[in-house]
Amino acid sequence: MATRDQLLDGALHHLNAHPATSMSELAAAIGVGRATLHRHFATRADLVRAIGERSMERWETTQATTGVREATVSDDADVVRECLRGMLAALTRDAEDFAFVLTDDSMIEDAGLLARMTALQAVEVELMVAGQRTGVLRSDVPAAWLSHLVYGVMVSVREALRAGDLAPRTAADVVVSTFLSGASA
Amino acid sequence: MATRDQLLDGALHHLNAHPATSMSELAAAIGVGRATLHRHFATRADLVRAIGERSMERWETTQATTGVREATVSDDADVVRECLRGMLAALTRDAEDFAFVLTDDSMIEDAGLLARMTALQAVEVELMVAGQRTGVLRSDVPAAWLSHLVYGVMVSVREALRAGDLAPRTAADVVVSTFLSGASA
DNA sequence: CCAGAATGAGACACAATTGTCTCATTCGAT
DNA sequence: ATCGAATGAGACAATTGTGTCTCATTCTGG
Repeated sequence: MATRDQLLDGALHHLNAHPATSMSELAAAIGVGRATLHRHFATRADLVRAIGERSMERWETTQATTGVREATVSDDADVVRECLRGMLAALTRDAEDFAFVLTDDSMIEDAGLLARMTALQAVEVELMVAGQRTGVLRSDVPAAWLSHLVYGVMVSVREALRAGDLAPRTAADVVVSTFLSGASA
Repeated sequence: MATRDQLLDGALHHLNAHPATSMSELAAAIGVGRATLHRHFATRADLVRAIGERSMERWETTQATTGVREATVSDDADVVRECLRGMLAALTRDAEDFAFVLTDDSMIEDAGLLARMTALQAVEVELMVAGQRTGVLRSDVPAAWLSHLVYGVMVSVREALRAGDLAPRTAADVVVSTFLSGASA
C-alpha cells in the first residue's frame, strides 16, 4: 500500500525526467495502478500541484532553517557565508524538488504557488545582494544572475545524481565548493 | 512568409518555456497558422526532431570551431584554457539550443540524435579530464560533474536572458568567469 | 480467520490534440 | 496587373490521454 508521500516521491522523480508523461506511464513508473493514482489525486493538475506545494514547502523550510532572512539584513560576512553554505547544502539534498518547481511551467499557472515562488526567489536574490555587500560574493555580476546560477547548479545536481556521477553522500560539499570557488584549479 | 529557420527559432524559444505545449499554441506563439506549421513539419515529432538536429549541429560546430578535440589530447594548459573559454562563450550564445537538447526527453527516443548527443557529451567530459590533467580545472571533483555543471550554467543563462537579468552582449564573459572562478569574491 | 479498506485491471465516456483537407485570401515575383 | 505559391481559418476524422466507474482480488488490522 503506497502512502501519499511515496506517490509524490515517485511522481516527482519520473516527472523530472519526463515532464509530459501520461498518467498511465506515471502510475506504471511509480508502481501503482492508474486508478489508484486517481483516487489519491482527482486530476493530473491536482497531482502536479501537490508536488509543487510540497516542494515549495521544502524550499520555504530551507530558507527558514538556514537563516536566510536574517542573513539578508546582516553585515557580518561570516553569518552570510554560513547561511549560503547551509542553504546550498539543503537545496542539494532537495535538488529534485527545487529543480522541479523551477522547470515545470504549470507552476506559474497557480496563483498561490506562483506567489510563493516569486517570494522565495526574491529572498534568494536579497541574499545574493547581502553576499555582495559583505564581500562574500563577487559584485561584478548581477545579484539576480547569481540566483539563476543556484538554480542551474541544482539542475546539474539532479542530472549528475541521476547519472550516478555524484555520490549523494558527498554531493552537498561538492556543490557548495563548486558554486563558491568555480571549476578552475 | 516565414522561413524554416524562423519557424524553428520561434518553436525553440516557446518550447524552452512550455515543453508540453500544443501545436495550436506553438503556432500562435510563432505567429503562423497551425496548418502552415504542419505544412513545414508533418508531425509534432518531426518539428521537435528538426529543432534537435539543428541544435545538435550547432553543438557539433561549437566543438569543432573551438578546438575541443585537439585540446582533449593537449598537455598545454594554455591550449586547454583557451578552448574552454571559447567553448563556453559559444555555448552561451547558443544557450537555448544547448539547454533544449539536454532537457527535452524526446531526444533520447531518436537513436540518431541520442548517439550524437552521447558522443558530444563524451568529448566534453574528455575536455574536463584534459583540464584536470593540465591543471586548468580542479581535480577534487569528478570530471563528469564539471560537464553537468556546464549544462546547468547554460540553463541558468537561458533563464537569466529570458528574465532580462543578463545582457546578451556581456553574457559570454559573465558565464566564462562564473564557471571558472565561481560566485565568491 | 474475518471484514472492511485498498488495489489493479479493464471498460467506457469525454476532452483535447493531432493530422488532414478545402477554400478564400494574401503574398511575392514577373 | 497577373499568376502561381503560400497562407490562415475552419471543419472533420482519428488518436491519445483523462476522468469515472465496476468488480474481483489483495491487503491490513483486529
